[in-house]
Amino acid sequence: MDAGIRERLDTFIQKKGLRQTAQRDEIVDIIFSSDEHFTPDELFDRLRASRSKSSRATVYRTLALLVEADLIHEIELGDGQTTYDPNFLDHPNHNHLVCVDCGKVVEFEDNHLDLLNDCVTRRLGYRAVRQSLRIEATCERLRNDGNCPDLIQARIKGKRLPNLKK
Amino acid sequence: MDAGIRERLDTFIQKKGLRQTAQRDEIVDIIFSSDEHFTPDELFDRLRASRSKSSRATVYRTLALLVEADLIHEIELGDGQTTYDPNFLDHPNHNHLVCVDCGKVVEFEDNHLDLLNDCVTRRLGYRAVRQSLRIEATCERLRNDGNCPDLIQARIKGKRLPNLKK
DNA sequence: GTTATTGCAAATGATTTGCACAAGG
DNA sequence: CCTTGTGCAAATCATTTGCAATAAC
Repeated sequence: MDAGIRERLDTFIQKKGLRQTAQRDEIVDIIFSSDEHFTPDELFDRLRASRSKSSRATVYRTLALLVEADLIHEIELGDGQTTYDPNFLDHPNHNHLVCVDCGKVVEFEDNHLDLLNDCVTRRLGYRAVRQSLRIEATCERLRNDGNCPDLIQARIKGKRLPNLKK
Repeated sequence: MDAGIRERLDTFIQKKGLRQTAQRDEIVDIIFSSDEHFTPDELFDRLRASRSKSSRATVYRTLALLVEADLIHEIELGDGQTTYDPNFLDHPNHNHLVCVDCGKVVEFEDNHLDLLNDCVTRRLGYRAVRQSLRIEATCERLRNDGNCPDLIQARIKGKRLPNLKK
């Protein structure tokens, strides 16, 4: 985990007159021990799996806090629940491609894209604050080879596939 | 309302062995009598305001049907509920800019953007099925003039402003 | 000590669903 | 008729919240 994260959080907490707690520390530890997206529920499970016993309510409250501190972002993957993305610190302008075959989420960046978005926005008389591009796509490998390693992995892991609403 | 809509729906309904009902007709009429986005609840209210008395359950079921028939799209505007967009028939590739000041939603299209998205997607080994770009932006007019007609309108109409979660 | 934080359980809000009845083809 | 569609009310699911107990600072 990037050392700067703890620091940013501490600064934010101090500025707001809030308090450092064991629960918040544990939650931040778990979140940034990986670069995976997660739902509140998945995070809650990960916490139980380790020694932490924060309640669901605390998980939700802490997530709101981390969003406000800009340490994580909410993203919409198209299923019913909010997904959180811890990778915006390292890649502030990344976008998401969701494979409709297996649900795999690919993060990508493109400067041309950012530039073009900004042009379009200005032309409309606005100034962009944030953008989120989600591309739903099919896997070429699956089309060509009739199979795709990610699909197999997804089935094994029992991942929630897109557009299936659980 | 575009005459083609009814036709498309009829074709879809026939192909699926479903039935034409008064409720479905009324719902489609109301939706396509305007190009405005709507939530299920707003649609329900519009229906009550006219002579139709479809139940909420029927509204939800019909919306799912219309999405499946590709007559409307679900879009995410950042508040807690699903918003539906009836304008994809006329503008299949349009995107949304949401003003963070007043909540106004501007639809726009850009061929360069579509082309670039497609390039990026192919480079990643996928084929795009659909994309949704949402840009959150501030109004230049508000910044420069200290005011913006849309903001005033939004306040009068009591629109749900973005990120306020109701 | 004072004030923020937590956990619990109850509340909320959007959406879905089971079922008996109504209605399309 | 036979099957799909509807309305109702209850169920579900994610998320939020009131409150009393707990823990920062």
